[in-house]
Amino acid sequence: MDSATLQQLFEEQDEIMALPDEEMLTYIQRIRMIPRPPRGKRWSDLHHEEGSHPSTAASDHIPGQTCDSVKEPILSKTDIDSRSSFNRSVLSSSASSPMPMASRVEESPPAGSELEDVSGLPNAPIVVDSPERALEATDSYRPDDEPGSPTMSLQKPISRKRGLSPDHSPNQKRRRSSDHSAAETTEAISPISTFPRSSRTLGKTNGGAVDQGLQLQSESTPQLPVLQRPQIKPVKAQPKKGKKTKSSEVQNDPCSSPIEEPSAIIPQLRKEPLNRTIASEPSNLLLEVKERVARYKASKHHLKTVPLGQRSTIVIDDVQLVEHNSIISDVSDSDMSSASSRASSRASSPANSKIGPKDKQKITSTITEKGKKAKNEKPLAKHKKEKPKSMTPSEYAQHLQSTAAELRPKRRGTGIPFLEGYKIFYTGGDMRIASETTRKRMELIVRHGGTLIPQYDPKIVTHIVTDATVPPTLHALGLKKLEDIPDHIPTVKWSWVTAGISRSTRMSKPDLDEKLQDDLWQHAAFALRMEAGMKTTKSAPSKSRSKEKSVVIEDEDSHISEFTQEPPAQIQGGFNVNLTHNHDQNPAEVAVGNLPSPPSSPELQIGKTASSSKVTLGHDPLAEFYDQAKAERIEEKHQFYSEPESESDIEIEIAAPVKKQARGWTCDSKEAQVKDCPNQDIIDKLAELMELHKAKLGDEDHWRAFAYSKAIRALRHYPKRISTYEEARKIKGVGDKTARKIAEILETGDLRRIGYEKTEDVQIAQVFQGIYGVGRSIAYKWYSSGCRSLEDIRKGKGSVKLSPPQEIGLRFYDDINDRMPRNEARAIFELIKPIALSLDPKLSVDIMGSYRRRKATCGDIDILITRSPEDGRTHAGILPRLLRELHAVGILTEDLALPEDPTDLEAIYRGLCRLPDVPNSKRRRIDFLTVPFTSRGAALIYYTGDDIFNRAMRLKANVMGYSLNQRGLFAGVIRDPRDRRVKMEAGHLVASETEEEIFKILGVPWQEPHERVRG
DNA sequence: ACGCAGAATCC
DNA sequence: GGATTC
DNA sequence: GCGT
Ligand SMILES: O=c1ccn([C@H]2C[C@H](O)[C@@H](COP(=O)(O)OP(=O)(O)OP(=O)(O)O)O2)c(=O)[nH]1
Ligand SMILES: [Mg+2]
Repeated sequence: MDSATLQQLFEEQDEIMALPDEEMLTYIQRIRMIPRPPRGKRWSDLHHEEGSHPSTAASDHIPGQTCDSVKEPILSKTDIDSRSSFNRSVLSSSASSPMPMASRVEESPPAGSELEDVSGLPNAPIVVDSPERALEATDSYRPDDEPGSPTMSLQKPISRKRGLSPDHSPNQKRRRSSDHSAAETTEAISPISTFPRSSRTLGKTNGGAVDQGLQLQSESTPQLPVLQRPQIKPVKAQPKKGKKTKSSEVQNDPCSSPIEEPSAIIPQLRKEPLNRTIASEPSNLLLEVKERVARYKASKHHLKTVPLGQRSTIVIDDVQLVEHNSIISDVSDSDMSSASSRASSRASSPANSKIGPKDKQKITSTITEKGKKAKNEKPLAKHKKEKPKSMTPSEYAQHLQSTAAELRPKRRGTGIPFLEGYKIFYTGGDMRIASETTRKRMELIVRHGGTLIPQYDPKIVTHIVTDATVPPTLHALGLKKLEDIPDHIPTVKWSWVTAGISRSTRMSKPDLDEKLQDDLWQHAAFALRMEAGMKTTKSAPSKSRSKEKSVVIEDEDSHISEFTQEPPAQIQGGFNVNLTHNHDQNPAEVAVGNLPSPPSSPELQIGKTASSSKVTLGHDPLAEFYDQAKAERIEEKHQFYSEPESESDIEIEIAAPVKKQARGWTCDSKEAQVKDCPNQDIIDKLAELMELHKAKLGDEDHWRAFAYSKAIRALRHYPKRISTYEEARKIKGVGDKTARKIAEILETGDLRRIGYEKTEDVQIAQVFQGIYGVGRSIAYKWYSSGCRSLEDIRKGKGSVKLSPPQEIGLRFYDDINDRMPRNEARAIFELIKPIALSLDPKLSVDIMGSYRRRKATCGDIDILITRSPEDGRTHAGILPRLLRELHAVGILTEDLALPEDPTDLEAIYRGLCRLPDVPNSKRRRIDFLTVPFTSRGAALIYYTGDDIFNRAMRLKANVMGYSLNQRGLFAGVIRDPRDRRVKMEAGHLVASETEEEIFKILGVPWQEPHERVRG
């Protein structure tokens, strides 16, 4: 490419820069000459959603136009023009944007060096801050110094080498027509490009009629009077079908919204960043970006600019950069120093649990402090009706049997499959829906080698295990009377199994079999069945034991007793309307205990101190209460710790000495960092157990882990060494079970339950779950497919299939499970921000997440983008453009998830990135979130976290009758009692523009980002 | 006996 | 609509 | 698993 060509490109570039976003896209597309088949699920989806939209006036666009343009590898000038005009007309025009671009810089950069940049990206396009620092950072904490990085030690295949070397090209399944070097890094394998999106769609509505679909889409595009467009997304009215409505932020300016014709652009947008074929001139964009950024910076900072491509050409005042274009006021954070470069030490990755055939290390320890952040429990959001819950015992038995493989690992640490050969029919008396107890027991049976028979059949079943009384048992068996049970089938109580389990760890199979036989009579379920099975095998131990049901205490025996202690079962699946707190249009009317009343219940102001420096908006009577409670708690820290439990605010004043830490909301009081916890050993054990539960499938385990996390959090702040069960029991979040465990740890220094839960399958599942995109379900699926190591998965053992994101997750397993020093996050962000601003100087670009909370290490980089619509323009469609540019300069390397509708003001992106100019820099996770300007406050809260804080705040909002999400605080939201996921009433917005107002309304004392740490 | 945050994207 | 992630 |  000669300089003349470059020159031309630059000129065009300048022109382009003044174009509306849509046109810019076309431009970019042309530049990249990417032939994109117009396919993609989105289309059809959009088609539907838009199509169903009422106000579809649409239309004066040229049918097929977009489609063509999409298909065309290269658009002709006319295409562009027509398209532009088309867009404009439909878009009610968008005053083009005269970016404050500096005058055109004509100097053509040294093509040569630039190209080099492209291939290897040796030079930093921009030198921000001191790259050295970033480098140091990256290097220092790199591979070795991580005690916990053993991650992959045993899984060679995926060792870090692979993820690191920029030139490895092992599993290049991902296309990438273009070749090596240049394309290599730049191109960023974008698995997504091959995503099923296309196929999905194809298979769908669109079938082959892509064009048609497209057209329809276009035609049906909502021509909403801009002014009525909701600024804030109503939040998918319905999770399922309901599609979200666009949140065009048009209010302020009808003319600027570039979104009028979403359908027309979406296809390209969608794929845009995912080019699969960067093909020709990968350097173009790179050059453009650099150039543009340079100009932007120059214009912004009046800095001199040297030819790009040379070493550090541009020096930026990063501080300024950060402080500008930020919607955050407190940008000063500075505590960078603490971000020692060797921070990333303990990644919390599940990988910490090596499953060495031999030494199974504990995965727990990692939870201690920092490492924990990244994966706090991830409660599957909605699980109301999880599979098991809605299954009948029979169905569950069947389910278990079909997945027996995963439950019955060949080599399990505990015991032997003593039930091998036993064909068991189990009933707990719950016939409609399998209770947790039933499910757990069934699982145990299978786990220990037993075969569960879903339907009673005397010809198959060898043993009947029941804990129910006669009637339900008979019902389950489908019999009329006990006598109908053949004599050769022993009918025993569950305790027979648990007895066997406890013995299985210390006896051989033969001995056990005998013992089990002996046990039969002892555990006979019913007097009448006492002799069953005796004769056949053993000479009846004599019926001497008269007939009284064997009073076997099934609970107390064995460490797994917990299971047996659960109440029998919950049946019914009816819909009991949850009357608890009525959702009223006015949250204020919800009377909830001593809640910080919602906006309109001033009467609650009673018992609180007059203090309160902060005047709460409407009232928020209890703000002070919380402040006080907080203070109180802090104080009592010195004195004694006390307990929770409710009490009205009034009491607080009265019952002064009693530090009933007013069962405050987790989000209300800052938690001091606890360095040396006197109960650390206990915490470690519980945390280990929690991790195990977290990795297992099934909701019970999930919520159990959730409960442990709360108990652990409480323990962490408990000031003194716990010495008794009673003492533990008093701590909030610590119930009977946990207290008993604590007692056990206290006495024996160990927790047997851990050994019991820590089976090979769980440990392996933990490793698998370290792969991005792999959760417990898939992990177990793979386990049952025979996979035991990451290598197995990579090889596709058991014909396991990886989704594109998972493939990336596997490839960069170590990198992704590592945390970067805050320094590095900053370095990357500072490379990104200028590029974003070069696209639109008015953007607000902020780094959120753990970085904003000033954490020393960051699991990923979270970037929030928004833009004030005051000048009539919005940031709609900016994300795809930014992504493309970041890909071009080698910052973004892989995509994991793309925005559903890139033209929306609200968009989400997930991918991997790296410092392009640092050799062998690690891949880092990066997320982008764009939001309508008006929801910035709520978005800030959300994206700043931490996750526990968010959940706590949302829970509080909920109890107060509100609903809080990333778009705002709403009142009047009503959810379907039968499935909380479904909203029956969208509710109305109460606040969303500033963090402060939301805190205030919810009565949550203001807390700086770094104070919002709960995890 | 029931909730435990709420939503986006992938498949 | 489930699974996964933020 | 815990709290209500
Ligand atoms: O389940 C979640 C996970 C995250 N978030 C919010 C809070 C969090 O701060 C932000 C960014 O998520 P991320 O996973 O990046 O967490 P982080 O707080 O930034 O920690 P890390 O350093 O691991 O990235 O999104 C939630 O609300 N719920
Ligand atoms: Mg983060």
